[in-house]
Amino acid sequence: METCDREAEHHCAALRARENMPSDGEVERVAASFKAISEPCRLKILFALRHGELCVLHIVEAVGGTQSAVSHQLRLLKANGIVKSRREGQNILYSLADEHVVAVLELACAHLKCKI
Amino acid sequence: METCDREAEHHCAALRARENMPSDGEVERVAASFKAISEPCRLKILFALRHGELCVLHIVEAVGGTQSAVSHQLRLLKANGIVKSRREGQNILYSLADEHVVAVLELACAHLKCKI
DNA sequence: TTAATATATGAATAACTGTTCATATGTTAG
DNA sequence: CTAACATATGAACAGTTATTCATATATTAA
Repeated sequence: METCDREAEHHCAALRARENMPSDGEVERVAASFKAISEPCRLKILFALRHGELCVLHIVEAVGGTQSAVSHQLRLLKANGIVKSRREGQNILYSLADEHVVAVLELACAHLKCKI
Repeated sequence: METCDREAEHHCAALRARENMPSDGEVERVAASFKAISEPCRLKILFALRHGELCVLHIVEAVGGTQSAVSHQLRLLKANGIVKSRREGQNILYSLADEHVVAVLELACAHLKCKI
């Protein structure tokens, strides 16, 4: 009977989904990473850093806003492993943490283009 | 003189960053997409849908929470083009909208694994 | 048509988050 | 050491968002 078959099939999918669900901790860490890159100001910072490392003042120039706001956002990005930083004299140079970040940014843009 | 050279180089990077910055509208749409997948509950829904389309009740089983809360989240995911849906009788079956979503999920997991 | 099931939604509250302002820390030059 | 510069941070306010509750819509069965 068709209804039963599909019901069984769907229920099986639901079971698989529940069994393969990552742990709450993993889900929360992934969510935190996405949340970190989900605010326009922070996203602009990442787009700016695509072209190489920048000090805070140059990031402020590139994305607009106050030094304080950008600095707060940079801290959040760093805490979530999205950017890394190194000191050079008085300046602290920020850059994208790894190639995953670059890839995700490009995928997001591709996704956007598709929707147009 | 080293300081001047580096300063020029950095300033050049800042200029490039500003020139290649996507428009505010684009940045906001990308940010909205990431925001859509940045809450643990919604992320769980996406992980559940990796295994195929599911009706709302099965999604509720897979991710926990109330039917109402899940339904609200599904609406948000759909409004941002992260999932799509089709009706089949009484049920509405949800699935991931496109391969970009799948790819981003996998990248996020890879990023997470690297940090351990 | 009526009852039952599946899904969606409006309103309200509670929790969260971004920005601002003032100030602190750390580095270099004099 | 002191002044100047670059960056970071704590607290508070404003805006945003997730959840809950009650209810509405839509489909199917009888």
